Amino acid sequence: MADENPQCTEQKIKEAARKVFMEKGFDGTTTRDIAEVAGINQALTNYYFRSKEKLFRLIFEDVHREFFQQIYAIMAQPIDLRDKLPLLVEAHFSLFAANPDLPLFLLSELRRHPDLLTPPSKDRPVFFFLRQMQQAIDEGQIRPVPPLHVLQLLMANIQFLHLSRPITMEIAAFDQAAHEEFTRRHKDIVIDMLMSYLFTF
Amino acid sequence: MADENPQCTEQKIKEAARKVFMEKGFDGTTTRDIAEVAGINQALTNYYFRSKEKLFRLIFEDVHREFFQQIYAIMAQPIDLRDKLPLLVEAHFSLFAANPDLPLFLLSELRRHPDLLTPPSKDRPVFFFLRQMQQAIDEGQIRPVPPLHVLQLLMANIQFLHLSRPITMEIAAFDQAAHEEFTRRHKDIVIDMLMSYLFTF
DNA sequence: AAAAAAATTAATCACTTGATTAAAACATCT
DNA sequence: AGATGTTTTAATCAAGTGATTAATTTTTTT
Repeated sequence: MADENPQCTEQKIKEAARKVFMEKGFDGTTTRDIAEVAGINQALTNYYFRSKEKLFRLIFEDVHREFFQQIYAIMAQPIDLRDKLPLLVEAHFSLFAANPDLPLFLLSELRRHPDLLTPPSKDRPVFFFLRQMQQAIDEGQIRPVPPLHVLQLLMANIQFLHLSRPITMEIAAFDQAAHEEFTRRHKDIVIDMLMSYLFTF
Repeated sequence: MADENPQCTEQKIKEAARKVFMEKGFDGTTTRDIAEVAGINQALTNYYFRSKEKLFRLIFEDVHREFFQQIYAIMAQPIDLRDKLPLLVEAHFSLFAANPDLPLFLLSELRRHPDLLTPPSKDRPVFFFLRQMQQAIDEGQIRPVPPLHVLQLLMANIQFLHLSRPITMEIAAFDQAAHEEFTRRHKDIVIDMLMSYLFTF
């Protein structure tokens, strides 16, 4: 039961590092924490990854890619906005259901280390998506809200639910299951609100 | 120019601590950082506040109170929802304009140290606000969206703009001023969307 | 099986951390 | 001025940090 996945050491370290980094952040994590979770000697983190920072950057890029790749895949699809927007919301929610601390991890580490951002954010799918919205506006299909603001509305309503989970659970006295139910219900409300606002005017 | 505010040492430390903690978080901050910003000897942080953790809790409670007090004051007012909701959004936006990293600071530190939450969150104004919304639903004044979900929508659209500022600035190639303009514009859109969705159905 | 290479370990290094201490500087009071 | 208490400082401590090393074990190659 200890090592259910008899993978190679390098992979064990990466998985442990991902877990610990996402939980405690870069500053709150020690290489000894990671070694303990991975069940290996502390020196091995340096043996395989040179330094704590190199390991962190690797993990961060993985997580970052994993996050944006799914979203970008949908953004880039040549389908109608009326279908695409709900798809985007659904995709985010299922992604976050599997990785609840992903948003807070990305946002706080990006703030601490802004240089982590540059390479992946130059990707084009966002801009394709923004252009598609501008076109829909020009054609009178959706309400004339500048695309960047629509993107902001989208992301806010998708991500904040997970960011504020600790507070919501406290205020509403939710347990894990109750919050998951709350999340499912909220997803439909978000879709309903966004679609109503954009397509009915 | 060095010490423009010739206040007492204790206050200088508190202000420096607040600045550094909000910027780097608890784990990323050293007492020497704080001492340097405050322009005092490192030993004084312990002389006045016993320990780094005690100082942090003090700062956190200050910030936390400052945040909720303004919001709660509005939530508790006996005015119509049609006026209250825009008021809440406006208040948040002006609060965050003055303290841009407040939301991320609160959310990330709360996640790392969940015990920071308990005392202040038991406050009643939220529940008063939630009851008021339930009543408005019963009277058919607003769309029947469970109040807790409305609260979530409200907070999401208010706070996320600030949480995602680094990413937005990068994607949109905004400078400081451009993002402030974006923020002002977004505030109106958020009010418009929420009011449309809740009051038109 | 022997030799060579790779992986793993325990021990340790240099440094930073929060915290403490003892002495010095400063202020207050008689 | 002199005594007393408070504030500030430099020096230091023990613990924890990322990283390195040299020895050991394991694996691979010959």
